Amino acid sequence: MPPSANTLMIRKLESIFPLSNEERQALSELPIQVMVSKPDQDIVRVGDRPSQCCMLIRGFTCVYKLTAEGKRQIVAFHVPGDIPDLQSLHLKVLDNSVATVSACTLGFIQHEALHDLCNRHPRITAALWRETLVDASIFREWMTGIGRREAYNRMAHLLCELKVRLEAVGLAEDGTFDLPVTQTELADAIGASPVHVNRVLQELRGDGLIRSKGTQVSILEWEGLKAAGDFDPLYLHLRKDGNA
Amino acid sequence: MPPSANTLMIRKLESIFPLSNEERQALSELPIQVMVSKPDQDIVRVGDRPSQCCMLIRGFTCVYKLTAEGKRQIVAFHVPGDIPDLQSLHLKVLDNSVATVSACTLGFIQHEALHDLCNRHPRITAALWRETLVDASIFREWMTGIGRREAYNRMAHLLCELKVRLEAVGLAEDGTFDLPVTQTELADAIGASPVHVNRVLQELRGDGLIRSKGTQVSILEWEGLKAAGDFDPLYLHLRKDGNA
DNA sequence: CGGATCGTTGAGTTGTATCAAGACGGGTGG
DNA sequence: CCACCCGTCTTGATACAACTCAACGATCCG
Repeated sequence: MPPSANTLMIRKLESIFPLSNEERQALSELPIQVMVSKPDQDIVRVGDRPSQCCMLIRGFTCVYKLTAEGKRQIVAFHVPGDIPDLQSLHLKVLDNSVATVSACTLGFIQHEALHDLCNRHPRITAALWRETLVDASIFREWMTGIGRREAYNRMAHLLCELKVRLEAVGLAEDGTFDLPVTQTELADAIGASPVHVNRVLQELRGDGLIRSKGTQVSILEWEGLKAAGDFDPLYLHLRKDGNA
Repeated sequence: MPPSANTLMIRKLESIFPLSNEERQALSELPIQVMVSKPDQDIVRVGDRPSQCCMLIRGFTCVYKLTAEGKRQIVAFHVPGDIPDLQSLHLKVLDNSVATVSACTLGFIQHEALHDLCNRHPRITAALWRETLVDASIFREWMTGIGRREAYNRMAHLLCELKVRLEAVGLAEDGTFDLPVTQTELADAIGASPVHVNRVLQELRGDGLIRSKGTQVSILEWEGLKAAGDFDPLYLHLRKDGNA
């Protein structure tokens, strides 16, 4: 039985911020409207002025931007518990689009309800602020990879990150997780061409670092993949790592 | 006569968020310790746990990350009024380093004083949160450029961004501003080699888009440079653009 | 007037893109 | 239950953006 939307949100916030019972209670009473969505659907688009935030409950979503030439850059993937457009709480006009990658379950929360919650619980404000800061930290790390690492290493890094983030919400075990993401989407995320992603994945498999069967990915050599990806989880700012 | 540190902070926050008289008053009383720094000095480093934030008052600073191979990616430049490590207010361990690019004047503000200010003025919390969200938005835009635009266009984009941001704090006029940044640093920012940056700058000059003399840069054809850089200022979320 | 830093230029190399075509595989309809 | 089809994955060949290396020129400064 999957956790409720509210439980998921609490669990996610607690992975980066300690909550009191009172705060957990307040969060559990937050009204969340649950919907399901097909793959490859825009949830919000550049220029939108949403009056609600969207929490991912099941599946994968991404944030992307398009260039004038029509090229797409995926700047973030989300795992269940993430709030892809939390920024819209304070930036009225969206500067990016959010789309489903796989089939998804989504939970919508009115801005008004969140503002109200923040006013009554300043520490929840801090927790949400912190969540947006972790997002920003991930942007910095991805930018460093795209600018200064080669495609092979970026791919390794992305797999490391997904493994750790999915583990944090209980969706990866023994280095195995479901990744319903096409190679074209991976390419848009690491700033490479789909063809090159294909070759890089073959290299990673050939080097014995990963294995994949359908959408299932297994990390065979965690230390090796971390080394290949130059991966240090510090930037994820997870509580369990003690770098709150 | 340059503005005081507090005045600068107020002016900067107001460029993205409206403040009341009372809030301006509170900000003007914030204790800020002013210091000067030479170029190329680290202000804070990866792994630090600072107890204060640093506001840039005069000069240029940058945020950078290093890869295992020793390559550097600059993920952000700052202009006076920016607070490069505002994130440290909620992320205890820094995941990046901040360094001066030119000679700088810096203002240090204790976390305690900021937390106190935020507790007394929830709207200042919102303003500062918003500031970190704009930073994140700039990261997304840079990532899109590095991943999906060519070096020529990235360079044009960076110059557009700096022009707009410097204008917002009164440091650019008629498309002319001081840019005390070496080509090597520009290269680290757009994810290119110094040699290539040199060539791309020559191209921009040859195309009649910019001119430079020493550290002074002049934009000769604003519309042309915007087009070359695929630049849309929406992502800077400036109030004057009406996309608060 | 050295000496250091930064900018410029040329030549050769490489990572990665693009193009094109074929193989696979999971759904759908006959 | 098979045949087909569409999206995805895979492979090979070619092209190009950008890197590296190396040297030289320009500036600034003590």
